This record gives sequence, C-alpha cells and structure tokens, in this order.
Amino acid sequence: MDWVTQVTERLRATGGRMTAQRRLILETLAQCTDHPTAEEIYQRARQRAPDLNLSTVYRTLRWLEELGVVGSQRFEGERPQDRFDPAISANPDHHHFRCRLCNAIIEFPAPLLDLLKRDFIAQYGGTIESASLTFYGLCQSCLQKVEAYGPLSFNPDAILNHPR
Amino acid sequence: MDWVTQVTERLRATGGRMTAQRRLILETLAQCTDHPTAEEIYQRARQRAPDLNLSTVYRTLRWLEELGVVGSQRFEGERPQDRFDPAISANPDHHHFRCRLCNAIIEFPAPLLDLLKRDFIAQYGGTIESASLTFYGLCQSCLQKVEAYGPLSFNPDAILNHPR
DNA sequence: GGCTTTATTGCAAATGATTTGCATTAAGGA
DNA sequence: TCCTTAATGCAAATCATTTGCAATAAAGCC
Ligand SMILES: [Mn+2]
Ligand SMILES: [Mn+2]
Ligand SMILES: [Zn+2]
Ligand SMILES: [Zn+2]
Repeated sequence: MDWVTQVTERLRATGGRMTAQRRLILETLAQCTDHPTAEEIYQRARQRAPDLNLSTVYRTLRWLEELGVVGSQRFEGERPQDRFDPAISANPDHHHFRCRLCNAIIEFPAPLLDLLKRDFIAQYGGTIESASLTFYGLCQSCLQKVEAYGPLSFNPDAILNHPR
Repeated sequence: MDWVTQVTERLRATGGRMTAQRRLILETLAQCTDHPTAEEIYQRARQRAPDLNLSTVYRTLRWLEELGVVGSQRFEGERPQDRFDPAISANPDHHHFRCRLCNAIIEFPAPLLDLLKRDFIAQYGGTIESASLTFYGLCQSCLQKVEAYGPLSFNPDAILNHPR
C-alpha cells in the first residue's frame, strides 16, 4: 500500500473526507525530495489543477502536521516561512544540515543525540519529548568551490530566493 | 568593565552612536535572565522611558544581533515570534530546553555535540559553522505535577500567552 | 440513482510580527 | 557652538499565514 493510500486511511479514520485537492497535495508531497514551502507546494500542485487555492494547501498541510504525516520547520538566514517535510513519516528521527551558500538541505540520522538527552535529564530532570537539531555551514561541493576560487562576496541564490 | 560599556565600545568602533534609547535597551537586556520577545523588552524598557518606540527596539536588537551580542531564535508551539538571548555573548555555546507546560527555558551546554558534528563531517564532508539544538518536553517540576495529579487537559499559560 | 448531512473549498479580508520611508531630532567630532 | 549624518518616532507597508462565510461536494443512507 502506497503512502497516499495510507494517509487516506488515517484521514478517513478520523472522520475526514478525501477530496481531489487533498489527493493532489498528497501526491505532490509524495514526489518531494526537498523541504518545500507552502507556496512551492502550491505552485507544483497547481500545474495539475490550476484552480487549487493556497488556503487549501495550508489547511491540508496543517492537518497533515497534526496527523504526524509531515513536519514543519524554519531555517535561519531566510525569510520567516515554514518548510514542510514529507520525509518525516518514513524517517521520523532525521535531522538537518543546511548549506549557507547553495541552500541545500542534507538529512542525517543522529543516534548519538540520545547521549545528549541522557546527559540533560541526568542533570536537570524532566522528560524530553522531541528534539530539533540543525547544522548550518558549507556543504562539500560549496566548500570545494570556496577553497578553489576563494570566498564569494555574495550568494546569488540567496538573492534570488529572498528578494527583500 | 561591565557588559553595557563593552557593547558601547564595540558600537563606537563601527561608527555607531550611543543614544539614551540604546543605553536603556542594553540595560534592560543586561537584567534579563530569560528569553524575551521584542515586545517584552519594549514593555520592560518603557517603564523607564515611556516614549520609547517599538521600532527602535527592533532596530537595536537587530543591530546587536549583527554584532553577535544577542542571539535570536523561535521556539515551536508558540506563535511565530523571535525571542532574544542576551546570554549568548557571555556563553556562546549553550543550547535550550523548553517545557511544554510552563514554557520555562533551561539553558545547557552540550560538549558532546562535537561528536555529532564530527560524525556528520566524516559522512558528508563540508564544514559546520553553527548548530542549533532545542529539546522540548516537561521540566522537572511539571513532570512531578503531572505524575502527582495526572495529565492536564490544557495549559493555562499557553492560553494566556497565545490568545488566538 | 437521488437525498441529506456537514466537512471542505474558494475567495476575500483579517492577522500580527516585523520592517521601512520619511521628516525630525540629537550624537559627537571639529 | 556648529555641522554632519546617524538614529528616532510615527505611520504605513510587508508578507506569510489564518479565518469568516457562502457555495460546493464527499459519503453514508434510502
Ligand atoms: Mn527532513
Ligand atoms: Mn539562551
Ligand atoms: Zn552548498
Ligand atoms: Zn515546566
């Protein structure tokens, strides 16, 4: 059974209805290998159904978030917008590295994080229910470019993506 | 030399001017033991100078952020607003635990994070310039209350703080 | 298939934290 | 004290996200 069908069942189980819009958004999410914003998901989905509405995209994403099917988070150094993470359902315990230059996001597991959690609990008590870890830096290929050509004075991608 | 004076010197070094408003905001920050929002800093500072403007608070905070004197970050589960961190200048490498019930924030060091960074670099290459780690859960006292009285059905503080 | 209920949509307007333009004020060096 | 220009106050703009509401359409039932 594929991902869209699985989500559909969870949806029905809570009294929800499967609509063309939701199916489209789910299929769009299923094809993502990145961490798109609501607007990006909207644009991709709209190619198949031009009268889809951005509000519907937001409502669907928030509802998927409640179900634990997608994650959402913000990254530093870009304008304050949520990025959504369909990979969270298949791989709940991954974390993120974000390249300051090319904006690539690398997902990685962090089993050693349990050590840090234990350390914290040992010292301060309480319980940890979730953890968010993000690394910022230069990815391998950007690092090589910087080493080869010297530091760039600005980031063309950042300007393209964050016009303000 | 105290913190305010130190910051003043850095400020002057970059061609900036020390104003009454900036001094007030700096002194307000110096007294913080928490992670206030811009609005909270504004309210605290305004008690001493009622005609202070919120824009000035924002501009001063952003400028301090550039200088590396304060940090800013957002926490999950509250409305999307920046919280500012004066402790970052004295203690650059601390991370945060946030209690889901009482909203308390505990700062903690995480020397073991270096292991995780090394792991990542060994696997994916590149460099890590900064890392953000946040734990979410129940603090010691909230955990005890929950264990003693059973789980709360809602969080009064959350309602007070996030009226939407 | 039709009928009914009500969850969901599209649209436009609202929200709210943060930023910005601009005229006015005031640091701080000469 | 005067001059330059950085900084302020104020109001308006931004912009991602949410929300109210009338219209639409799932899906359960006959
Ligand atoms: Mn991810
Ligand atoms: Mn802190
Ligand atoms: Zn890169
Ligand atoms: Zn607590």
